[in-house]
Amino acid sequence: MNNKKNKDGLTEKQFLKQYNPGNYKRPSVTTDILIIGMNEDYSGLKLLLIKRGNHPYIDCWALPGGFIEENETAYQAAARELEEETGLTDIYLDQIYTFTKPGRDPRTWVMSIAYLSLVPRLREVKGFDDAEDAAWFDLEFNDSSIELTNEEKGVKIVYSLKKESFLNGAVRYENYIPTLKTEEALAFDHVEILIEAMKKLREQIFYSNQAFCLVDKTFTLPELQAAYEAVLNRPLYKKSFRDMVSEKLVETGTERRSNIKGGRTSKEYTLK
Amino acid sequence: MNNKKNKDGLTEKQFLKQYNPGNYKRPSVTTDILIIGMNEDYSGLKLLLIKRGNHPYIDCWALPGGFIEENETAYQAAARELEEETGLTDIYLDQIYTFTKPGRDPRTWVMSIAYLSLVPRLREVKGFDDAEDAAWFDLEFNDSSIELTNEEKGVKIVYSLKKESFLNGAVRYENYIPTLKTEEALAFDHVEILIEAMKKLREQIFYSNQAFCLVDKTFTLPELQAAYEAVLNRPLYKKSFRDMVSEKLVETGTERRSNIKGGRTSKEYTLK
DNA sequence: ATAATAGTGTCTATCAGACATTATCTG
DNA sequence: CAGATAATGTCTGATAGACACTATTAT
Repeated sequence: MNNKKNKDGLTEKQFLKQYNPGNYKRPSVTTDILIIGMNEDYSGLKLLLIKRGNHPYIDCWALPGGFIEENETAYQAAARELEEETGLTDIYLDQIYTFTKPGRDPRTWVMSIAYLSLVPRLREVKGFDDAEDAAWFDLEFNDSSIELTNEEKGVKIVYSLKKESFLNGAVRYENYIPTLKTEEALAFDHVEILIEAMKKLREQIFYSNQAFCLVDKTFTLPELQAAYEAVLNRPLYKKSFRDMVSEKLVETGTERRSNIKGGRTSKEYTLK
Repeated sequence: MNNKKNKDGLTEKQFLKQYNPGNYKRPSVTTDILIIGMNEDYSGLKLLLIKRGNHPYIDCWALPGGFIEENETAYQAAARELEEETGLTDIYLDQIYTFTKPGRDPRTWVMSIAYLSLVPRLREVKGFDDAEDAAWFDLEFNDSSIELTNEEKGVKIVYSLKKESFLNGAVRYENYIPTLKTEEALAFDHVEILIEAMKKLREQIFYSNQAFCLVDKTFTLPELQAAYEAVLNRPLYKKSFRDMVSEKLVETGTERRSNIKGGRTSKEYTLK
């Protein structure tokens, strides 16, 4: 606190007392959270979606999320949401991007701060207040399409993608433009959030330890490699991969199977 | 639009008509923008700051910024701000991070979406509504301190930095904790925004063309290398640097001096 | 034994780091 | 010419890509 006076002759204390915050129109701000994990046999990624129980986008599948409260950070709101959905705490959770396009929510002016969470293994999803349902969807993301599938519920959501590049100053961006191909769709602009998160994840995976968040605390190298490959959606050479991660690993001493079928057992590791 | 009815028997149209958005408390949302450019002799970076003319943080230097309006995106708000300050349009402008800590603004609940802009060369800064003053500051950012200096105005703002690492799931982050060392300080949490932006810029500079935003449309290789070195705050080997950028360049055919002092003239290039 | 998977060896091309040398300009 | 800067040459060590080979397990 200082005692300088402003043009109206008010100190900071006086100014704050008379300050009227009600002059500007304010947006609602929510967090939307992408909860991503490996599927049962480590052959691909899964995304947690909830089914909306009310307008707008009633009966559509959507990213879990909720309003940020006045006494919490966006991170805390996202962590709360994550725990409500999965029961998990102490999990990788990172801010991706903030979406602000006017009209993205037909109800009112709503901005959304998107978070990405990478969870180790699948868990049962809990019930949820506003949601009719919650379920893991198989996530296939490649250069030409996004496919979200839940066979149990008979739901398939497909967007075709078109790459488009545009300039930001001297920097050229590659962007994916989605076009809906199925009856079912994701609510709001949640496809765009998904695209942005997957782009960022792919850029960072080699320079971070994000892939380690997708496997258990102790893991085998075939499992870890599967996590990298699922994120990148392309195969990696075994030897190069192992050379790359080798200095991040510590052997646990035990061995176990990575695979249900035949073959040798794998050494177990933990992250150094 | 679909005609499904919700639990209360309302269609989407009816629901939206009766929807009352006023139940939640809403934050104000602003954009704060880091405008960064090279200094006169390409020996370092400069940051554009404005001097606050009112409480809170009266007479403190701060990042330019302003409230987002209902009919615009955060990007548009930042671009508007950038043009008001510098007169520049069609400039590199990218969302960095959204700051939401409760209490970061003593007036009321305010979130800030931070943007980074990289501008080619220094320009005169224009006047500004709420600001008493606006000026370019020399920016020195290294592992142990941040220094912002404007010799003309006799202003020096210094923070010492302490590296701290913390875990986010399996991912370890390196964070800088700032401690103020001078009378003068940056307003609000603007040091933290600056730190976040510089961290991101340094991570991305090698995998993007951001450095090209800091030089003119036609540039020499000594100038471009100086831009990389100013961002990274360390020297690069000339040959390796030139090999790295060579495939991004086109010669213009002309030559000119890069330096005020003696020495050979440099070839001019543009970005491919 | 055979199929399947885990793990290692080795060659190559690329590239950043490091340093040396040549080229061109000013005074 | 000397001093300064621009541009290029070359060696080295690290590493990703590519492929081949050995090791271990289930049936």
